[in-house]
This record gives sequence, structure tokens and C-alpha cells, in this order.
Amino acid sequence: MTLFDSVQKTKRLFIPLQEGKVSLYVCGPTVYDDAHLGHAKSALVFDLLTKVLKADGYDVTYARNITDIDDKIILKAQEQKKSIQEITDFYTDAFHKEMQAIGVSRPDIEPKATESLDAIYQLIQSLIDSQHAYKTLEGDVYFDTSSDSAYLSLSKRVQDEDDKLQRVESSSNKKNSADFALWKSVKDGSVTFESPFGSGRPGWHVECSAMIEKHMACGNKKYALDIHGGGADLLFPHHENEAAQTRCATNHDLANYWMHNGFVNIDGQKMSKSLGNSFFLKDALKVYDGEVLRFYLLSTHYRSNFNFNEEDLLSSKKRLDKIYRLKKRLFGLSHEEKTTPFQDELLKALNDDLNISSSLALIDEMLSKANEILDTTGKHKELKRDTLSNLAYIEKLLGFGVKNPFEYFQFGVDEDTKTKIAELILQRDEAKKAKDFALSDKIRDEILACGVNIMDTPQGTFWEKV
RNA sequence: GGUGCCAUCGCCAAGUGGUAAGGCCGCAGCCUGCAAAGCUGCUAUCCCCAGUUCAAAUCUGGGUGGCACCUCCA
Repeated sequence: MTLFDSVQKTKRLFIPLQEGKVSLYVCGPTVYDDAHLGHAKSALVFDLLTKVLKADGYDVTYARNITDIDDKIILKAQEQKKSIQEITDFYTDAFHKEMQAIGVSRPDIEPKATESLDAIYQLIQSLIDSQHAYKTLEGDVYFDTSSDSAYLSLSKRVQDEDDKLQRVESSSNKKNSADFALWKSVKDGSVTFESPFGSGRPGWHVECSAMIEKHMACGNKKYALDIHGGGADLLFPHHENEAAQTRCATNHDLANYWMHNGFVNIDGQKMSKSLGNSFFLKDALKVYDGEVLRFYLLSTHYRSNFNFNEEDLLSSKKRLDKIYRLKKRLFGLSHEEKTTPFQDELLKALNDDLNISSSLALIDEMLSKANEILDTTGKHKELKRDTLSNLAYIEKLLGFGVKNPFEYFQFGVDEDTKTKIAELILQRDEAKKAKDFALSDKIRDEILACGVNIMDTPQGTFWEKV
């Protein structure tokens, strides 16, 4: 497999630290609010990556953290007059449910900041011991960026001298403007943890480095991890700082490969609270089937910025529909696992830095070829077997086509309407039998008015929500 | 201001040196009582200019136009 390494800025052949094994760590959500489409995109991308790595035969350990210590969480708790844990439990639970709805598997490890304080203290202490961190008079602990000659090697950023001077003047307690907090002293009596450095709260960046050391780091290798991932915005400063901490506190670097997914914009605009255009997953799920969202959000290469709009979503859905129509065509037939050339090609495409566009093109070609052969007369025993096996492979590898095809096409239609449609179809069949086409067409118009399409097939009349 | 990314058919989107994948939309046809679905066929020389090369959408330089990060952020 080749992966684009966003630090070396090139595609690299993936070679794991330990043969046959892959360790992957992705920055997860801070649980103070609902997940938006950007969280979904990131989770989907790395969900796909793990599925492809597993298909390649790797034993994958995938960790995605939950940040449950944060100023924004505290603020939310105060606003809603709830405990911190009520807030974090609520949003963690919601996150899990929404991720499940878009077919994202749970990571193998899901470390929380509150459960990793021991590792955080240990990491900070070793940074202090090795002179890479210092304590201020106020009781804060900062990482000394000037002590790390490799600082900024990740993002390749250039320190702005003017900017640096200005900031140093404005915050005299830091040695360098770029220094960041490892431990924040808190004296206002709100949420604190008792650490060897006094009571306070951990900084954000230190959390990931500590959790990786605790759960993932493998022995005496050059890197703690094979792959570290996250949103494109995290490269700096978050990942830069994580890398610095790990490099200075341990005898290894953080990750061999760095992957960053592109941003999700809404109708050409960045999602942001101030613009009021945040698109929450839970709202999207009310209108669209979770799998439609999965397909749409994954349909563009993970590194590109993604512009979410309904028109594109609908045309993307039509593509997913075709998978389900073929499933419907072959519904009820049993299948056995079988490797086909199509499956090899599909995996090969995904192994090229998750080239989803090529993968979808291969799927579309497979679908129309299968449909074409099924359209001609004959038994097609072999073709059916291969096709069913191909569809099962797509389900497993990409998570497309996992539902019952009939239910898929009925998303968002209530029971009363379903009953009504069933009755109308019965009436129309009667009219058709009697060759009363004027009446049958009239009934079809009524059915159409319910917002569904109908299709006559040798197996009977089926309907789909438009 | 600093750093970086991007610009391919009406729309979405691959391809990064060897002569433009795929999908949506549209048009024509097959199928159908008529439809729908499915199938077949048709539709671009790659933002502009200059250069390198036998050969460039793909490399180099210069424009123009988008965008992102530099502060919390997936």
C-alpha cells in the first residue's frame, strides 16, 4: 500500500514497524458538542483506512481518543448547570450512535483524557527532568520549544521574528512565544486535578502523546506508531506539539506516517459557529440515510477539501442506488466467498493512497457489466455467484450496500404511507390484468404523488422513494 | 504579512511525462401496454502566457482566480 505522508509531502510505500501489524492513532473529538460533518469525514476516512489495511492482511490496532477534559466542556457544564461527566457522557454516547449510523466501526482502543492522567503526569515529568519543560511562577508548566532543535520540522513552518518579539512582550511568563502549556494551573476552584505539579488541568496536546505512550508505543522502535492521523487543521500546532513532546520525552519519534484529511465546507463556506452554518451529523441523519452520507462523504479523495451540498449528495446517492438495485435483482440468492479479479482490482485501487474515485469507477463498471449479462436470457449461474461475492466484498471493504435493499429504498417513508402504497399497487395490478391501462396509469399517478417511483419486474411491482 | 494547497466536460471527480477513467445531468435507441429500472451509443485536450522535451493536463518560470493554516477546531 502507498500512503501520502503529509510531512514528507509525498506518497510512500507503507512498511509497518512490526511485520504484519499496524498501529494507527487518530485524534478524536472533544466531547462538548454534537459531531458535525467534519468529524464524520475524518472518522469515515480512517474507518476506510483500517478496513483496507485489514483486507491487506494486517493486524490493525486502531486508537481514537476522546478528549473529555477541556475548557469548552467546563463552560458547557456551567451553562447547562450539569456536571462535567453528564456533558461528556452525553456527547460521547451521541458520537458513538451517530458514527454507527454512518457505518463507522468502533476503534480498538478509545482512550479518554480522564483515564490517562497517570501517563500525562509521567510525560510532563520526564520533559521537566530533561529540561524540555519549565514551570512558571504562576504554576503553569510549559514546553520549551527552543530546547527542541527539530521543532517545526513537522509543519515546516518558519518562525516569524517580528511576531515572536511582540508576543513575548505580551506574555512574559513564557520563555518563547511558541511555547505551549503542558499543565495549566487553575486556582478558581473549578475543575482541577491534583498533579505532582500542583492542581490544575492538562494541556490539550500532551494528552495524545501520553495516551500513545500508554496504549500504543511499541518497544524500542524508531517510532511510537505507524500512522498518526487527523484533520488537516491539526498539523499545526497540535501535531507539531505532539511530535515535539514525544521526541523530547522518549527515545523515539511519534509516527512514521502522518495522514491528514481535507476539510468539509458547506455550500462553499467553512463550517463555523460564528457563521451559524455548522452542519451537525444528527441533523443530516434525520434527512438522509446514514449510508448515503457515508457514500457521499467518502466519494471524494480524503485529502481534498470537500464541499457539501445537497445537489451533489443527491447525484452521489444515485450512484449508491445502483449498488442496491443490483442487490435487489439478486435478492434471496445465497452466495459463497470467492475471490474475483474485480476484487483484486478494487483493493489495488484503494491501496493507492485510498483512491476512492478509481474504486467507484471499478464498481460502476462491475455493476453495469453484471446488469448487462442479466438482461440477456440464460442461466447466469456463475455470473450471479461472482456478482454476489463482489457485492459482499464491497460491503466489507467499503461499507456500501450493507442494508436490506428493499428497506434502503424506503428510507423516510412512514408505515401508513407504505400500507397505502401497497394497496394502490394491488389495485393497479387488477387494472393491468383487466388491461384497463387508463385506470392503472391513474393509480400510478396517485402512487407517484406519495413521492415514490414504481417499477414493474418479472418478480412483481416494486417501489422506491424518489 | 508569512506558509502551503488547488484550478480537468453544465455539475461532481480520477489521472501527475506517452497522447483525457467513472458518476450525475442531457440527447438518441433497445426493453416496456405506457412508464420506471436496466442496457447500448453520443458529448472535454485539461485557467492564461512562455519554456523544457521526440512527447505535457502532467515538469519549469510568470500571470490570473479560488482556498486553507498561522488562535480553539476533524
